[in-house]
Amino acid sequence: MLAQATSLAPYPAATRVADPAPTSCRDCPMRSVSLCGTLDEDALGELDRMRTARHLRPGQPLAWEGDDDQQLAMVRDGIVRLTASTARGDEQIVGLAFPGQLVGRPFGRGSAFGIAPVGTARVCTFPRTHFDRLTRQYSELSHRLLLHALDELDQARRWMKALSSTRASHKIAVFLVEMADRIGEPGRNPAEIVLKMPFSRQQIADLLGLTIETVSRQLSRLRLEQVIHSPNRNDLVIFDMAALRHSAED
Amino acid sequence: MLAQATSLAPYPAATRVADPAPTSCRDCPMRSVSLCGTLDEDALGELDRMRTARHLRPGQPLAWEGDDDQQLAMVRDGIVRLTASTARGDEQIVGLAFPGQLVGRPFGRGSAFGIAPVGTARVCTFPRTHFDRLTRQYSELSHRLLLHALDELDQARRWMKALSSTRASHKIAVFLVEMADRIGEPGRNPAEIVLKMPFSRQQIADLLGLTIETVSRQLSRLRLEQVIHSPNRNDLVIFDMAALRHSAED
DNA sequence: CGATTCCTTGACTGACCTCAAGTGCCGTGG
DNA sequence: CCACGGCACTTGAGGTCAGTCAAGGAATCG
Repeated sequence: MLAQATSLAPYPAATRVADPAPTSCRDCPMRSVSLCGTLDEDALGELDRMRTARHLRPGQPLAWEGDDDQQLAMVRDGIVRLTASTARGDEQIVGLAFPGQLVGRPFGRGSAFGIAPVGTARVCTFPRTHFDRLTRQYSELSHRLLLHALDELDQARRWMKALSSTRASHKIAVFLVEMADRIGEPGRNPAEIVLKMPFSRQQIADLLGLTIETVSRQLSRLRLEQVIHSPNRNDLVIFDMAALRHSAED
Repeated sequence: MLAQATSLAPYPAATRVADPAPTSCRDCPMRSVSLCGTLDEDALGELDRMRTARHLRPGQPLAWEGDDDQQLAMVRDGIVRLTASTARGDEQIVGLAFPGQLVGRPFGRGSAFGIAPVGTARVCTFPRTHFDRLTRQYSELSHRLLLHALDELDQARRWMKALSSTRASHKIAVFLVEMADRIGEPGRNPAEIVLKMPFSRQQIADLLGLTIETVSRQLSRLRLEQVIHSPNRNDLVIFDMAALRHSAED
């Protein structure tokens, strides 16, 4: 089972550093973790021809909610968020896509959700209809896509469980544990976990269904309790992973 | 696009009445709305041979969280819920399956969620490994399964948006609107919508991430405001659908 | 007609939201 | 070099709303 795209295992570090800007899908570092893993030369060539590499700057959306310009995007570097906006104007993040994951809605009509990077991101986009055709043509791609969708479904349901919690401390703990598993690196003291936080406070709030103030207060509390340390906005050190995991349990 | 299994359109009324207990998949009333819609005779025959019809009584689980007895189930009548239990012992419902929908995890290891009926339900079960094999064999089935998974993903994300709301009144409104769209029938006054509520208060609470008391209070409030009427536990009449939809907007 | 289960209602507490002010960081420009 | 402004984040005070605990009512079944 290769295509555990949404498992909690960290992605290869190479996928998070400077973009080698591959000239073809064949050389893409995503290939081993993603949909295209076992595609043959023909399919890979077709994929290549319909591909557009894009560099998304912070806040620059790839698609709007209800957009008809239908594109699929393979995340190559960074994190991409799926958002649903509420009538009050604030946004709820309903999904995240990490390197190797596909965002967008194959075989759909319009995109039900907005797609934008968290920070900056690099993606390869494919016209939806072309990708759909390719999927119907190569059953292996179709199967990979199915596994990917099922994994995302599991992930979404795990998030639902976390969101349903009423306590902010629990949500924050779940979030930090997930981030540590995704993009954390061991620090000098191997018990510590260091991570570059790609999310703003507002984005964390949107993700967890909290206000920015509550997020800030919870992080301050964890800082006070020596569970985490944050020298600045972007860097976060987790001292007491066990305590976090415990809070995240329930 | 036939297999819009999770669209909000109501299902054919026939799927909700007394079970004709079909003797073969060929005669199954689900066939037109479900995965097996366009399968050929061979595939249908194979499906038939691995099929077990089951009648689930209230609370009788089809699978436990972490269960290794892997089955897939096609819902024929009633509603089936997917639950994740928290360390505190209460359950969060992370998904619902209506007639025509498949529950369980194809190509997975263990079931990550508990599966049980809401009230009573009739399902057809299939051994997972056999179903997997059939899926790999018939690309049309695989494709249908993919569409089904993508629809469920959209549904899960819409639920996440609703769950993220902090206000109980909003959650209840979203829930009632969803129920009305799913299983509601026009009443004597066509503006009214009548429905048989399959969920207990506890189940509504589990679904929305609320307590049973809050659910009860919110329904009492709506009753007081003449938005709904509930002569008893099981019957619900929605007088003011517009007000509900408005509350559900945000 | 109990007994059980499910639902409703009440009083209270506490957590999170709201509104508002304050702090630190960073780039710009004097 | 410092002054300034903008921005994101932090902190504070107060109110609201959902959770908790507890009691009472209604339906269902023997």
